[in-house]
Amino acid sequence: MSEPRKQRANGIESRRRILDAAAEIAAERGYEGTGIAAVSARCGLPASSIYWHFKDKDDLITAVIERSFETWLTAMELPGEQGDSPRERVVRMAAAVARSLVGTPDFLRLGLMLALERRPEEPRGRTVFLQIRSVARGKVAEIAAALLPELDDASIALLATYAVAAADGLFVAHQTEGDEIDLVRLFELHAHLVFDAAEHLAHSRNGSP
Amino acid sequence: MSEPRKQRANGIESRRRILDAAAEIAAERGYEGTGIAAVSARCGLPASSIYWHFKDKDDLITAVIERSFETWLTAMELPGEQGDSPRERVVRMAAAVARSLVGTPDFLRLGLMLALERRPEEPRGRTVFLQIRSVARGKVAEIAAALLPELDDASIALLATYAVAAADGLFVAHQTEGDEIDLVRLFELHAHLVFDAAEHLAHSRNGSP
DNA sequence: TACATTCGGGAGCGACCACTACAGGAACGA
DNA sequence: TCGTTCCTGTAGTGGTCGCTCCCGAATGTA
Repeated sequence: MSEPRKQRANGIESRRRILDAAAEIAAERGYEGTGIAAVSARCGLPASSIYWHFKDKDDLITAVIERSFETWLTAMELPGEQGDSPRERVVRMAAAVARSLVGTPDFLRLGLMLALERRPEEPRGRTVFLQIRSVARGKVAEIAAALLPELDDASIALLATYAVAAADGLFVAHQTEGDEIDLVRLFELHAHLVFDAAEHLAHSRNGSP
Repeated sequence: MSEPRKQRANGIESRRRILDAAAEIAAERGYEGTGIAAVSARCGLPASSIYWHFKDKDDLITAVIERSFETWLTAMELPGEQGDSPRERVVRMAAAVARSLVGTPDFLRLGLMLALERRPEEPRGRTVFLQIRSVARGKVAEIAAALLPELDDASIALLATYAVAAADGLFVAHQTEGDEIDLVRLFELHAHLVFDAAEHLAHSRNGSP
């Protein structure tokens, strides 16, 4: 009663191994391409163990998305708010995000693959990713509003949408084209461009670019 | 002998119907999600007809990619080179590309889905898409070099990479988020930002942003 | 000891997968 | 009237899919 349900050591370890294997395969092949047999072979556990830990394939993929997101979040260390200019702060944040994406790309990789698919019965992992993504866009909008307080809401929303969408595109290019693309440099350039646009929008009063 | 091999009317028509059905399904579900049975059901022709027209599934998907690209190219009408300023010309080109992508998104949709996947034996359609894409980036670089002749090659390459990658991201956002995202407006904003960056790079001599 | 819970292991379920063998109808040229 | 080519329709093939059943060993609790 008083004990907080002592965990079986092998249990959580096995769950981690399953998630590791599934994350690798799913980030390579997408939803349909992730076979239970392949996950089982890579993690060394039989299919029945996978189905003991997870209700079905959809549940497994959803867990992969959620854990990949947490892994990515903890790996990403946003810079402290030293007394730089707002522009330098934004650029350093962009660089930090880029570095974390290079190191732990699984979350965004799998998420974008799921996001692009449109099957009749949508996987739960897709909706989870889209929710996380919209939260992230809200954060970007908050930062933009804090740094450029004279911007109206419509401009903020437009800038935030552009900022995260274009960042996704840069990430996709880095994933497909290979490592000769310097993602950190592209993200820094991206941050500069968005900041320029924000200043431009802030100085001219109407919303058109 | 003299006759150029008279085509059977039903043949090319069936091939078109198969490609139409496969394009719809592939743009929704990706490579693995595109089942021959599903294509057969949607186009009303038996699987054996599909395999008469196409060697295997990989051949079918490749044909879908190639035809979708041609369809998109013909649907995209680039504006004439009236006496506008270079900036206005670039913005109008971006808007035209955005409009064509809204109308015929299948090519880029399926292409990006294939591009994100990394299976051991890579589908031919993926390499075809990546080739087309690199050609497109070369075209963008040409235009940039023509409009801003004082830019060095490294800056041109960086700008072209950023321009097409970010455009892909905007397209993905439009596809996932739905039609409440104004892709044409985002592309116009994108064109302005890239043009600003190009002018900035052209005026300062060193390559750092 | 007695019993319940937690997992790993193997075997196998029906459904679906990409793909094929084969027969035959329709349109040609001879 | 043949034979040939083009294409469709039927009826499968072996293999893989997601998923389940059942057993047993290990680890609890009483």
